[in-house]
Amino acid sequence: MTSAAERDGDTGGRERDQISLSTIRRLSRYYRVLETAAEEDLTHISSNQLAERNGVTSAQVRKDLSYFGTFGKRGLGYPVRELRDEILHILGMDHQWPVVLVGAGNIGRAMIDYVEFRRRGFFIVAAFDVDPRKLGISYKGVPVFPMFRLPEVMQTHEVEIGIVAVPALSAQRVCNQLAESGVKGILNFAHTRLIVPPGIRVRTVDMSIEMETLVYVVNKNGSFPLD
Amino acid sequence: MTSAAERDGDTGGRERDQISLSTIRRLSRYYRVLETAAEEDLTHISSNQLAERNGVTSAQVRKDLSYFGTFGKRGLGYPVRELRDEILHILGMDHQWPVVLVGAGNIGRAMIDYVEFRRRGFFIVAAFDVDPRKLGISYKGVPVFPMFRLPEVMQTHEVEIGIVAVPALSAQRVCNQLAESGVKGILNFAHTRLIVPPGIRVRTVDMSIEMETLVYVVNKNGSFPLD
DNA sequence: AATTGTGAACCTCTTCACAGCT
DNA sequence: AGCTGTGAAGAGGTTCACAATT
Repeated sequence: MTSAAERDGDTGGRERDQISLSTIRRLSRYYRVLETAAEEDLTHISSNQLAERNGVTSAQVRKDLSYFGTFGKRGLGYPVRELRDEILHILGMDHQWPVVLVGAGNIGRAMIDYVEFRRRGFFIVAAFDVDPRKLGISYKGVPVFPMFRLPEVMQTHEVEIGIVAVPALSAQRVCNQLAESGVKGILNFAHTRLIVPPGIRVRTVDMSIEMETLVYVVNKNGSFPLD
Repeated sequence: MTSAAERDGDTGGRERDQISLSTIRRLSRYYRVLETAAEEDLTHISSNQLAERNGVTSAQVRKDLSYFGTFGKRGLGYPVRELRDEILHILGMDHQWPVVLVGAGNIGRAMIDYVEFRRRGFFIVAAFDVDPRKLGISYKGVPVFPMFRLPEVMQTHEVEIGIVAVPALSAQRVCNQLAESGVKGILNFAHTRLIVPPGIRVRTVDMSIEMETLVYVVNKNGSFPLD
């Protein structure tokens, strides 16, 4: 367990004590703009352009990037392709990530269909479900297995990431099974807070909460930024 | 247009200048705990209990609630049912919200299937799609209409909230159509930043970003809280 | 004795502003 | 002249700690 004491060195960059979640999320968005810019054969891009297309300030862009190194040229801006690849590396998206999906319902299938996902280097090696009617058949090339095969499949494909797309009541059980099979990160769509052993990271996407915050701002004219 | 100048009065509470997005999201979570507590016939609950079940501090809970009024009794805690209803009111969830859904693909159908959604007072009055094969038939009681009927249906049902569950390339167009039909808030599942006229609020749920942040923390042992 | 409500301290993230390169 | 990189200032959100209340 290489604990969080890898401050400097590694990427050759001056990685800061603690990068914020917001910075990482923005990096992910900068990447998209850079992807487009690269397709348009733009060679350089300024923090300003990057900022405008993301609804943030240019200082924010420069600060975010500065946590990881110095990629720009003063007077010129940032080299598009280079920065794009750099961000890819920072995010850890410079290689493929095998993923298991638990729950072959609508959300599960939506994840399988999600082209952007595959394009980003995630590939779902298998789905798992308890519903016998879903087993055996494969959806868009993704086989659907019974739960008991989870540990085996995860080991074989060296899977570290799992998606939980089951009803709230089964979510914790599934989460435990993933944990036992050595998962490191879970994307949780269930309407529940998952309890996990230390070392495993969970990101919950809860559509009710998103809708409720939306309703709040619509209703009360709340004026904070939602994105 | 009742602008954001309704600081005090209204709920009889001392509504603060600006409530943060985080506070609203937490409120939404407190509500869930209170719902459960009410089912268990608990009459009072302390900020501590509320905090523990949400992974926050008790001071945070008290501060969050204090923005909207004083609901607790010192030495006793908060009255469960009363606080539950109060939060429901604050969030604007004390009545039903008709919603239109654009895109009857997997994510769209997942939203229709999402029981928690209906239970919270959102009901999808209709779905819209461009695929002729999907039109006419209804999914779980939700009719699927062609796009041109959007304005009419939104007017009839006085819909203020729309869900965008179409591919990235169509998202902005759909968003414009929603805007023209008088939408106030949009929940966007497309992998794009939507540009909207002022006054319309957009909440984007981008699964790629969620996965990428997850990968970052898994990969780099990032240690910030993900939830 | 227990627990709230809240000003003040603290911490974290964002923006400013400008020196330093190209 | 243009634009980055960054220390310092500013804003915003969280936690502390304690008086007030039941």
